Amino acid sequence: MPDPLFAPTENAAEPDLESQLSQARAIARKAGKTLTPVREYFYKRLLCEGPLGAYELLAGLDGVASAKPPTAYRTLEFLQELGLIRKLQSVSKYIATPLSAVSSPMAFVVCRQCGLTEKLECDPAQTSVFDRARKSGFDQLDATIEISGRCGRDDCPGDRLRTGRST
Amino acid sequence: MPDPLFAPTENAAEPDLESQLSQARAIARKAGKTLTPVREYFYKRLLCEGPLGAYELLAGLDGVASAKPPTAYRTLEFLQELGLIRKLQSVSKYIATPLSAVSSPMAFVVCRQCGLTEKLECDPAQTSVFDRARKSGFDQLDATIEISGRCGRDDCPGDRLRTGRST
DNA sequence: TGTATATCGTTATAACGTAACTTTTTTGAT
DNA sequence: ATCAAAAAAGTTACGTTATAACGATATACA
Ligand SMILES: [Zn+2]
Ligand SMILES: [Zn+2]
Ligand SMILES: [Zn+2]
Ligand SMILES: [Zn+2]
Repeated sequence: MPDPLFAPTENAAEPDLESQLSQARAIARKAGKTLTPVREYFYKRLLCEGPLGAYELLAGLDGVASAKPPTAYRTLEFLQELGLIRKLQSVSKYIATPLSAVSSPMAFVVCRQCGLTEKLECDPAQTSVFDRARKSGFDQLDATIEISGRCGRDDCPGDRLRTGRST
Repeated sequence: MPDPLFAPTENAAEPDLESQLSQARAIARKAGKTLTPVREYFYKRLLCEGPLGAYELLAGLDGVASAKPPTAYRTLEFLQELGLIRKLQSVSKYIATPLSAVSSPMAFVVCRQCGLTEKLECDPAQTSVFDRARKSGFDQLDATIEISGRCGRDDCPGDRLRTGRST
């Protein structure tokens, strides 16, 4: 039984922001939709700042927009439907999808201490959970694969013991 | 690169409730803890009724206990720490772990229409996401693997079209 | 008996998410 | 240009999920 193959994303040079944005606009246009200013703002922040919560994104709209929850959740739903972002269910945060993976499953590794998140692309043809699900009669499958753990970095707040930074 | 192997759980005769309970008590005892009445009540309901939310569980305590959120979340945390239950992050519900899997990763397939949930045991030694996470320096790994989809059953509310039950 | 630890009670509030309805903007045909 | 339809955004009001913080009891066991 063959299985998921995971490959790290964006480990080398991170793609240019403007290029990502214009590709995202193209994806939206292809779906008959448009990237309005708020949508673009959310997407940009998720591209640049990593996992953020709905209210964190909203807070950045001070004045720019009405800054109320439905705006945030509508925007996030829109971006999710295009595959441009995903929700990290285990931490209720949202994260930008690498453009190479907008239409394939992904996995995430999340540090439970500091939130550091690693993105992994996942080969759908080799992911046996999917096979199992289909064998059980399920279709329209959508994966949530999140590994939480402790990143081993020296500056991870959970690692105080290792670095000797007092109690 | 080898990968996860998923096997369905409890497809044959479901184990006896009393036997599950006494095994659970033994697991608690081994950890220097005890299954108090509320803990046992939550565990029983999750064994018998499938995925339930914290407030659903709480509601069943009418009179029996103080029935306030911290009681529920403390109880759920306790049972999770023993591995007796898990949280379905994608639906914010809790589900009993088969005793054969208290200390190994699991995957779940959840119908987004009717909530039908299938449990899958997962061989940790063959789960490549774990390998990837470790290679990145993560440890103390904990998996959230949830596939959401549409179960194909005739009585699934999302399947009205297939069964011709009006609009 | 006393001290530590485990467990439970209670109040209050934070964090996350949605329903339902209105208004504005955009689009595209006449 | 004008108007109708569709898309997007605004607004109010809630619902649901989860935690902080502190106090009271109970239990274990030296
Ligand atoms: Zn930026
Ligand atoms: Zn960390
Ligand atoms: Zn029962
Ligand atoms: Zn279903």
